[in-house]
Amino acid sequence: MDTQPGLPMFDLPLLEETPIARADATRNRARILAAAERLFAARGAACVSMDEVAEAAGVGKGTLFRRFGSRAALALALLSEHESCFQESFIRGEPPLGPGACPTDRMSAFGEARLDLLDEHAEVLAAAEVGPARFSSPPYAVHRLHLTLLLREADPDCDAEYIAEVLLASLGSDVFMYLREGRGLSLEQLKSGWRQLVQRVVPAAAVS
Amino acid sequence: MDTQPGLPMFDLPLLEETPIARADATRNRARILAAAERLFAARGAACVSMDEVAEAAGVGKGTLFRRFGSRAALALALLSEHESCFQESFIRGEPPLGPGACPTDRMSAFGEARLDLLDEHAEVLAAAEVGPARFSSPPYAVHRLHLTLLLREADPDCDAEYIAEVLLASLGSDVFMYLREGRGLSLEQLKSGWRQLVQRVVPAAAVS
DNA sequence: CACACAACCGGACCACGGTCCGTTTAGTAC
DNA sequence: GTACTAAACGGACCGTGGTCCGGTTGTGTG
Repeated sequence: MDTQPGLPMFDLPLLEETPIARADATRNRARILAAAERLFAARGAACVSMDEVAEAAGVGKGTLFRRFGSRAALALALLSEHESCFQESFIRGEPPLGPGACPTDRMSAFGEARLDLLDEHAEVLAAAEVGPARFSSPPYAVHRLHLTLLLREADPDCDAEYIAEVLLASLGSDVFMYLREGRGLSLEQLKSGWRQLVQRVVPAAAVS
Repeated sequence: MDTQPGLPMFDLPLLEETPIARADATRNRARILAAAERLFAARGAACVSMDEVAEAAGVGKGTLFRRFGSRAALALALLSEHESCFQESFIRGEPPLGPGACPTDRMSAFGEARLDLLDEHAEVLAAAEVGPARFSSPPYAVHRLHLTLLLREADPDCDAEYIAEVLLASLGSDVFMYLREGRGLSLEQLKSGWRQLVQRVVPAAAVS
């Protein structure tokens, strides 16, 4: 379902699955997601093996990996609802996150919202953003495009592509967990740091 | 030659090994390092397993892991010479990398030097900086402290701790490999992006 | 030189993520 | 209902990083 006609859009490609035909396939998919969610919530994503997920779902290991391809992809699927919601907010939502506010404010709001997401799902996100696959995930591409456009709008002279990547790197789940747990920073401190960073990277912001 | 009088002076703890007593231990350590270096250079670090390293070194797997603890630590040890040299350069070397230049220029030079290091040893660095251990390695601590001091010197009002972490995240091996191979950026483009980033993060730079 | 003990050695072993392939089954056409 | 096929199933299997522990060996002491 399209949300709004007329908007150009990057119709969030997000994570479309191949159209599943057979009934047992969809059923098993649902079982796996349910089992994974339960186990991850109960014991922490890092302490749950794929074998356990398969067994809890009453499904063979082969089935699990055929449906999701990898542990990271399973975690990504688990987060798809939250991620969709996040994307909806900064693409078509209310200001300052959505359109209407000035680019700088939107970037600040973007980071704060992402930090909230991290705060709530840090473990699952960490499982999803492991390895180089992190940079080729659909959510990453959407976030990158979003930041790039905002940066270009805020300051046409800046190297928007590069700066977008740098900013996103600082919002990665690995950095987040390290700063929270390793350095003992609070969520508020991170948000404050992010706001300051945005203010400094996009100077002045003399934008209509 | 300390960088500046009165500064506490972080005598680069770098990577000190436990004082090795027995002869066979040091001999095996050397064998392992030599074998690893050879194999990594020949086939790429990512395509060499620890079993192979052990066999090539003529040593049991247990010995390999007792000496180095993990694959990441082995990679780190392999890089220790280059890393020492790098640290020497920005702590006691010539300007603009070493003391004498203004903080902004030193930060620019720091990133460029780190990018050169990445360009030359990307694969081994990627093996060393895997997982959360990346943030607890001695080199990371030194780099962080260095950037924090420079930032504080350049602008006492900024959140130096946080910004240092963000800047370092953008110089991680994962981000580097992604930007080079995934996005096709050249080394020069990365250096240029870094310089611009530094200029923007530390505004004006009205420093004595 | 003999002794004793701590340190070291090596390879069997483990858990994990991921793959393979022979078997089963849902859907369809008659 | 029967027959057929493509798709899905599941668990044995693999390579990997990392651990364990019984046996060995270098080294300080008498």
